[in-house]
Amino acid sequence: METFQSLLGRRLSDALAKAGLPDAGELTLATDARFGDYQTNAALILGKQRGEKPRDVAETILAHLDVSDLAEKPTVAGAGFINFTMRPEAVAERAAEILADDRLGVARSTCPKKIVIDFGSPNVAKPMHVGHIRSTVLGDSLARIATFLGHDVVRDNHVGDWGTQFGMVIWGWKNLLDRESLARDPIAELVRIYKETNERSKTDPAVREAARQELVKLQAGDTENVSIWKQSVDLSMQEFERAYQVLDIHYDIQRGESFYNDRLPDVVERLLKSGIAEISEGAVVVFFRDIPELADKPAIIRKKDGGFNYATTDLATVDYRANDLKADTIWYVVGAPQILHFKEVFEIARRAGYAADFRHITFGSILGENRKLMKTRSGENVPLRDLLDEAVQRARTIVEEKNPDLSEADKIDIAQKIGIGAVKYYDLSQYRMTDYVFSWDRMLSLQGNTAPYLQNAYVRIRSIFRKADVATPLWEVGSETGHRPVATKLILKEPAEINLAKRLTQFAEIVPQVLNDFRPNMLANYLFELANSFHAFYEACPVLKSEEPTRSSRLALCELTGRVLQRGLDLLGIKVPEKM
RNA sequence: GCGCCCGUAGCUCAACUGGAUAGAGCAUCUGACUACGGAUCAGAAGGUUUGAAGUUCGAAUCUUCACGGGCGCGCCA
Repeated sequence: METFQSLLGRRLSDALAKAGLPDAGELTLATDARFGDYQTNAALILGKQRGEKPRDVAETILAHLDVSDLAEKPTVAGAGFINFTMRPEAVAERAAEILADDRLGVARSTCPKKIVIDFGSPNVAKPMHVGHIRSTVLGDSLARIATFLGHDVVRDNHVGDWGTQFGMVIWGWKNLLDRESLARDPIAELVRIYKETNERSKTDPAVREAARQELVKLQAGDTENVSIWKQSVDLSMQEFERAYQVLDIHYDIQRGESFYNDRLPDVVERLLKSGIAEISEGAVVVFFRDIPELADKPAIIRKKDGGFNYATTDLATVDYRANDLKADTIWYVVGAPQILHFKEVFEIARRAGYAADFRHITFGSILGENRKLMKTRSGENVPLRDLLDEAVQRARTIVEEKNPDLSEADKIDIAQKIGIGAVKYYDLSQYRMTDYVFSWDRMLSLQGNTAPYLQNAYVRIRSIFRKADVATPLWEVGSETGHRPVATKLILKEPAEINLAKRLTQFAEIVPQVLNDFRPNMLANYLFELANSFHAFYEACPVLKSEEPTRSSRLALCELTGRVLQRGLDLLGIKVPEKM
């Protein structure tokens, strides 16, 4: 099974060879429906290379090109584009193939890789907040897509569970802790004592020094301090777990910074020995004298007091992922402010001989309505927990209003799927580099490119099947999706159904593209267009009321649309309800 | 001062490696309800892609310079 894009691409290559021309240009989805379904700019490129008129080259290519089994006669248009419009019969055949395929036509990667994805990375004793949404949701989606494409993915939560903040946490624990509050809401109490200690240390040098001493004792393995540290880590992790459960996020491993603690001295020793690092002003430092933009920005890997910092930890992490986990490639889904840091870490790793492919996948910020970084009224980060609660709450209100007769259990389930889906989709449907303005009204809107709109398309489909005559010979009741086709032959006549079927065949072309530049928003845009095509089909083409064999054919289209929507949303980490 | 990212319709956002007349949604205006869920669909209007110059068959996309916004620049992560 092969996508149209791939099939046509090969036919084009054959034609170029027959015409005695080199392979050139590319064959892509048409930029506009009025140009057909696919287009190639091969003639433009070749025309330029050979100093001939592109349109003449296009005619030469057409003379050697045979796609009559797939498409209408290709046409030359514009400056020399060759346009292809798929024949409805070919589309019907391809759609039927996809319907019979669990992977919906999506091919596995021809070169599967071991990929470690570092995303989320909350800090212990600090609450997860809006700032964690993008990394978590984006990383999770990329992991889902890479897994689906056949890569061997390790999802790693690089928890910030070690570092100078623990001096404060421990001092606060010993001097400020309220046991009752800790039992009631552990993370809130941890945050309280951390913040208060931090405040005090700013004004009171004695507190500052005491906290530093607690840190030294922790690092020296002091029993009491290690115990307090461990308790705070456990309590925080439990809190994170709750958020991950709500968000449906799963990690394969959670190697916090503390995991690498023992390995730090070695990292520095090796880099010193190999001459990559040197001593400067009492610290161990790596210079990048040959890279202009980094020439005056050395990386410190051991402070002059002998302590290590996060560059050291990240280098130990590189070693673990490359050597222990055998990663071919490592994706860091971490905010843009750390670009410089990772550039340096990757460069040091490269010099040290690590061959893995390192990628820093950055993203923009989430802004409030005032176009500044999203904060609460008092200027704090918005806690993730509050935000997710509100999402579900708001979804519940909408469900209550639109469909009050649903059972309580259904309402809870639906509000969860819509609310969380809306937050995730709003994030993923936008290009990751741009900052975006957070808006409840927009993300929960039933219209436009939103999760509820897509979920509604799915619900409409499910509704059709609830009403469909299950005894129809072409269908049987399946366990998972309710109804599965046992035999199908699609008949595509109406423009709306041809258009929908074409859209369905494109799923397999879009999904792999997402990983080119880590852009799940391309998949989101596709799903939106698919839902749109489905709604148009739904308006124009009666399904249950139509005569056989059209009825079965349209049911098959519905089934396939439902499955693509469900799978596509699943790749974004979003669930679909049966009703809403 | 140096570096990175961003600037697209009134608003919120698309446009994969440079492709054809820059697309959606909201808001505005017109239509379609005996509805397989109207939580929808069909249509209109809305643009000097911040500005200027350059590269070429062709630029929102690449280069340079401005302007505007955000974020980084040895011992916090």
